[in-house]
Amino acid sequence: MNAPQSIRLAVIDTDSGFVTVLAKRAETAGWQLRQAAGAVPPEELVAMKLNALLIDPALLGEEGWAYLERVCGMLPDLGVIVCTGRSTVAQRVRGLRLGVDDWITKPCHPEEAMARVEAVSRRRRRGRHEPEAAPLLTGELQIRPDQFQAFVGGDSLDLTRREFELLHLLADAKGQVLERETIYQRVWGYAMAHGDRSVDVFIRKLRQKLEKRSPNWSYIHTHFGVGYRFEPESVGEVVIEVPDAPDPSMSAEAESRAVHNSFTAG
Amino acid sequence: MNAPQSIRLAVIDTDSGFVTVLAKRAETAGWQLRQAAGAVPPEELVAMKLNALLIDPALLGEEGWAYLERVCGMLPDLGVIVCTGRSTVAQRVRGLRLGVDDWITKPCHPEEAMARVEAVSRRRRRGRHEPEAAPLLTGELQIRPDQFQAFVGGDSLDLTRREFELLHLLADAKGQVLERETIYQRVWGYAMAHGDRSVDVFIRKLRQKLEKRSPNWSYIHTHFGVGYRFEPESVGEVVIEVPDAPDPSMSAEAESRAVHNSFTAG
DNA sequence: TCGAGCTGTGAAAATCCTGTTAACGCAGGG
DNA sequence: CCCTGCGTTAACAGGATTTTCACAGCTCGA
Repeated sequence: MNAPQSIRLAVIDTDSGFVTVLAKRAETAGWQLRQAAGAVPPEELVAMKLNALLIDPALLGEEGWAYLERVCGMLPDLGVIVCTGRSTVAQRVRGLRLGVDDWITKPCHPEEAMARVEAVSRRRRRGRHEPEAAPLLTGELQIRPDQFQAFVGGDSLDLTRREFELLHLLADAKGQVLERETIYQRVWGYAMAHGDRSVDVFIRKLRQKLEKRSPNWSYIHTHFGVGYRFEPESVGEVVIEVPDAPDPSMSAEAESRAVHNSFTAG
Repeated sequence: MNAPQSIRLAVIDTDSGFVTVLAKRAETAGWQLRQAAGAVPPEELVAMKLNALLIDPALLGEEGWAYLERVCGMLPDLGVIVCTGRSTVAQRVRGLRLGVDDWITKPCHPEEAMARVEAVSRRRRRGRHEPEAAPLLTGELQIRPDQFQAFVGGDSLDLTRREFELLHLLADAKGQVLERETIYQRVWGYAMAHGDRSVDVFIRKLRQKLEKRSPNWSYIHTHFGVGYRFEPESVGEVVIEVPDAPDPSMSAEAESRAVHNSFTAG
């Protein structure tokens, strides 16, 4: 039923017998498997673009809990399955509450471990958008997921990949205010570190490129203290009457900035 | 960390001992619980708007597998946890592959069952779009969590984030008096320092903005020595008869202020 | 009726947030 | 090895928002 698409799994364990058998079966099933014998920095896990992580925290000693917490906190979309020896109910509950998705007790049949990894991955994938390649038209924009690019009247905006994904995300949620954390989580794939300004910087780059190809339109609106909202708005008509003497109290920059801060007009 | 929002769970089991204990704990945790002792038509499960289903398929006999398959197929967004007696690896794998999210073996500690239900719900909720985008209508107000903003007839109240959250909190507890400490704790996220007047100040700002867009309505009522209560009340009709000589003892300001202090009328 | 204790207000002071720039580090291509 | 494009960070300035204060108006029990 659910296409058992190739799963990208990382295994952190030193039980060579278990791991070897698992690796063999995983290969047969066409999974992408990565192995490690100790704590892997969350950043590296991010780079692996995993579906799930199977881990025996016992080999991390006291660090185990902290590591699990860190991983689950930074990668909320990663399925985490703990597979370890004897444990108490309290330990299992603690792990599950901490963010772990499933907790299996060794000795454990590899087939069951794989089935649980599948279940967790499936659950995670559920509700996720299919790779929709349908072009999205909004305002003067044409957003084409199949090309990772946006156009205005045939001209490309020359967006980089991140810029495109950010624009796509915002446009897909048209009209809804998205918080920075949400944006970061969905575009970057992991939790935003406190104080990270990447989203703001990319918003600016986007606005710049959008304005270059589509002046007279305002697309991304700031909601102070919250995040951003996508909504194409034509601003061409708002021509302020200044026949001879332009008001020197408002520079062109200030004016364009004022347009962005439309949250008050939300 | 993760707001342990109320979970809606259905339990299909005849093990009265287990179910009773679970029901007690679920109630303590503030969960919505539904119970059944036999197969419930998937349509009814849909109507219950559940987060998860905890089921012992043993009591369905041979029908068990078919039932699980039907439920998992029809409600791909429902978390399904099987909790049953002894089982073989093959059975568990079959269940998990079929769509079940977790499989626990009895006897099982209720706390662990709950933790697993939480884990499944959490994972399921993730990647899903904000379910709390439901606008709240009250009085002339329309409160939209998805926009972090409130409107009256299409016009934004221009609330800042804090103002919005305060209003949202109050409106959600419609009719109930909330103490300052409670309000502060829920909106600010930490305990209120002694002598802090922030809540009062924000209440004033809110009343100001509410009155600006929705005169003739009174929303926030003061309860002296306690806190505030939200309750939309139309006050347009309260036109005091003063044909010729308006009573000079009561200024317009004093009058509008008096409306706020309705605790005596509570 | 009076006074201590609360609450409403308005404004100044302190913080926080976002827009913008520019420097840095990395990785791929020439 | 140098160049170029891209993403990440740090730093600053201008505003917007939140806190803090001081005072005036209200309540309620003595």
